[in-house]
Amino acid sequence: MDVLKAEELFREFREVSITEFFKKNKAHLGYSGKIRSLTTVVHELVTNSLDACEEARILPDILVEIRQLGDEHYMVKEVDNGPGILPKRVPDVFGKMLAGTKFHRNIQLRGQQGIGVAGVTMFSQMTSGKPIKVKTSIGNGKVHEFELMIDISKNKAEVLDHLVYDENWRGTQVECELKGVKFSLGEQGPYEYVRRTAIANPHARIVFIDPNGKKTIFERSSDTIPKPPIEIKPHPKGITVDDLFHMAKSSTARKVSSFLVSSFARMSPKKVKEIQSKVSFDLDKNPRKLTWQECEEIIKAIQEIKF
DNA sequence: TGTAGGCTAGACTGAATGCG
DNA sequence: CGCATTCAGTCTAGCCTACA
Repeated sequence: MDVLKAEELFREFREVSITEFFKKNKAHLGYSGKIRSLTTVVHELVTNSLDACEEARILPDILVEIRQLGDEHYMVKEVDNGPGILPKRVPDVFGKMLAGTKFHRNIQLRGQQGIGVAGVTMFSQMTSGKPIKVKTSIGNGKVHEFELMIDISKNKAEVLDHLVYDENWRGTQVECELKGVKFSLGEQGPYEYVRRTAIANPHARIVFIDPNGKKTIFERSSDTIPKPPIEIKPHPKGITVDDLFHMAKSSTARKVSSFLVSSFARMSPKKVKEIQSKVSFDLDKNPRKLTWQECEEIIKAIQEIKF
C-alpha cells in the first residue's frame, strides 16, 4: 500500500477523531446546552486560576467579564493575579487536549477531570472560529501575549500571534469568543457558578461583570490561604506490577531500597528488609534497572507482608 | 565545592491493653 | 464498656556522604 496515502488517511483519521472526540464527549466535558456551555468556559478558566494561585500561595484576585457581542454571541474575559504561565508552556496549556500535566502527581487538585482549559480553546474555535487570546507574565517585567488555536490534525497549538513587551504586571488573562451560547442569571448560569465558587473559596476575591455591565464584587472573607493538599504516597498494597515498574523507571533514587521507602506510604527500612528476604536479587541495585520479573517479585513480597 | 540522595535520631501517631 | 496511658513503629528534619 502506498505509504503517502496511508499517512494521509491516518492524519484524516486523527483530525476527525480529535474533533469527534470533543463532539461526542461534549456532554461529559460540560459543553451541553447554551447556558451550561458558557458556565463551563467560565468554570475552566476560574478553576485554572484558583489552582495556579493555590500552588503559588497567592491570594486569588479574579475578574470575570462577559460581554454580549450579538445574538447568542459572547466574549468571555478572565483575569487573575496568579503566578503566570511560562511562555513556552502556553501552547500546551491552551492548545493541547488531554495534555495530562498532572499524571505522576499523587495530589488532589481541582479540575483535573475533563480536558481543562484547552477545551475552552476548542469550544471557542468551533463555535466562533476565533482564536483564544492569552496574556500572561510571571512578574519579571516581560508580558507575553498569544493568539492561538488548536491544530486539530496535530492536537497542537497553532500560535497565530505572539507579542512580547515590558510591563510590570503578574498574572494571566484569557479572552475568548463564543457563539451558540446564552447568558443566564439562573441556576445553571455563570453568575451562580461564580457566586458559589466565591463561597467555596473564601480566600478568593472575585469580580464578576455580566453582559448588562452589572458589576458584582465577591470580597474575600478570609485572608488565609488554605493549606496546600499534601501529597499522599500510594500504599504498597494498592500497587500493580505495572505501576511499580513505571515508578521505578522514573525514580531518581540510586537504590531500590530507598526508592521503595521514599515512594510509598508505610514503607520503612525494616519493611524493605522483609522484602529483601523474600526476593532473589539485591535491593541495593539501581531502581531504573529493575526488570519486570523483579517487580513481580517485589509485589509478591509486599502482598505477603503485613502493613 | 555544590548538590542530591542516604542515614539517623527524635517527634508523632495510632493501636492495644489495662483500669476505673 | 469506655477512656487513658503506654509502646511500637512510622515519619520528618537535619546532617552526612558521595559524586559530578
